[in-house]
Amino acid sequence: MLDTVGYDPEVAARLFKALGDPVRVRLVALVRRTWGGEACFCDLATEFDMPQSSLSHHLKILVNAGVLQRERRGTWSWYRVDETVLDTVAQLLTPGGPLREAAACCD
Amino acid sequence: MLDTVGYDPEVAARLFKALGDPVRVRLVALVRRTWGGEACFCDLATEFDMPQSSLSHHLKILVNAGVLQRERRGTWSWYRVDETVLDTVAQLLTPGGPLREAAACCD
DNA sequence: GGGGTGGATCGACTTTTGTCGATCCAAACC
DNA sequence: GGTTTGGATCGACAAAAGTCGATCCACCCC
Repeated sequence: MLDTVGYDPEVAARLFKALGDPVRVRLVALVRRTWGGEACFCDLATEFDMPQSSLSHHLKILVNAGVLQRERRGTWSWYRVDETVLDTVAQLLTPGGPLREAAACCD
Repeated sequence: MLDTVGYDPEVAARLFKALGDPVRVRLVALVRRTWGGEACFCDLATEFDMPQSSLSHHLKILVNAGVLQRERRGTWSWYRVDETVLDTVAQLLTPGGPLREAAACCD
């Protein structure tokens, strides 16, 4: 159940900020659409024309924000989307959610 | 109808970035919950412990991103939320939306 | 016209991001 | 053990954002 009171502007802003870069938006979309819902770094790297360190940096930001989860399996790093966190963000913006709440009083 | 193809990571990132600040998250929530769905600068200013110029700066960012609309009525500036833009952001994150699309193939 | 007031804009500064080469680490193989 | 390979981390720099006082502008009232 959505708790319309329990939202922290700081937390919400952190999530939005993590998504506030074109590269990271593409990363989330790519990971989400990969078979099994997870993608390894090596596959993602082929989609971006930027050095490996930059990509790793963006992934770290998404992981720190909780949007992505990283798992090392053997030599490779695999990423998957944390659906619950995206749900949280979506709910913030859903009509009736914290950011879309109806006026306290109305005409 | 949602066009799952017609989303531009640049545009999406711009919207997320605009919301990627605690002050701006609070601003959107405040404006949205005000009587009639609009609030004047003077009222918003009382809610934030920061100089007027800083607040005006944040509002400008939200207006430029299309999240808020500004209207001058007489001496005061009034702000209201552009619901369609928030809907756009929400749809990006809705399961099935561009960022939540199902895998191209699955098990 | 002149003075007040609400608020946008400017300018200088500080802090935070993004970019990218270089380095480091861990697992896999020889 | 040494070498290779996938990626994370570091460090330095450039670009962008946030902060805030000062200024400017538009509207209202006298």
